[in-house]
Amino acid sequence: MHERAARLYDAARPIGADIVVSLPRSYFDRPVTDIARELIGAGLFVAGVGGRIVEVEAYDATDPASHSFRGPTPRNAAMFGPAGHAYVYKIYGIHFCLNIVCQKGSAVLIRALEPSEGVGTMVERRGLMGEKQLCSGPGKLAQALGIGLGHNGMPLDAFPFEIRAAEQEHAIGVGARIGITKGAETPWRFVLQGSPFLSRPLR
DNA sequence: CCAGGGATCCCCT
DNA sequence: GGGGATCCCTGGG
Repeated sequence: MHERAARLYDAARPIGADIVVSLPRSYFDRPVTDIARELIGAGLFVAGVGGRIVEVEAYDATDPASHSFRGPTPRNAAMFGPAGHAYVYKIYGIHFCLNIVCQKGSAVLIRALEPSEGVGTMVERRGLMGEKQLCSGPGKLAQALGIGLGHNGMPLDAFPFEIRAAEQEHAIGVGARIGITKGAETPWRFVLQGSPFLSRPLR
């Protein structure tokens, strides 16, 4: 487990109690690329449905690819709100994407999960079998977890959300982000090295 | 590869 | 205030 996460857990857990707690929202009020790295291997659950995060991307207000680049608007307001909350937006008219707000104007886009809890529910929502395709992309993941615009701005350390810090050591792959034109060279995509649950291989 | 899908926001009247 | 390019995508060829 990352050192900072471990300290927060210890502070939140009564001595002797074996309770798993969600990372507190204050955890996310730090530089977005640090958090993006630390989120690889972290557990993400919505009403108990979810699994390990295996792919994320970082965005901040200095970044021409970011929704926050040109300042606050009604759509991106959550990115300028408190850290540790959700920024959910609709893309291409059909899909939703889930981001974790970090320092003001920055967020981590959650792009892929390794499903572990509530797989049956995910299969139902996605209308297909095959664990590798349930959450292998931001729109797929949002659909599998039941994420919609109603989740925009919600705190991530309270129901229905739960985020647990990664517990194991693992190799992290770094590369260019996917599907953008501006800022395309910025290496702010982070993946769990070798995971079969990525949206696309690293490049 | 490429069509579908609709909101958003730039930039010009 | 409005036209139109753009968009952090997906699924099916």
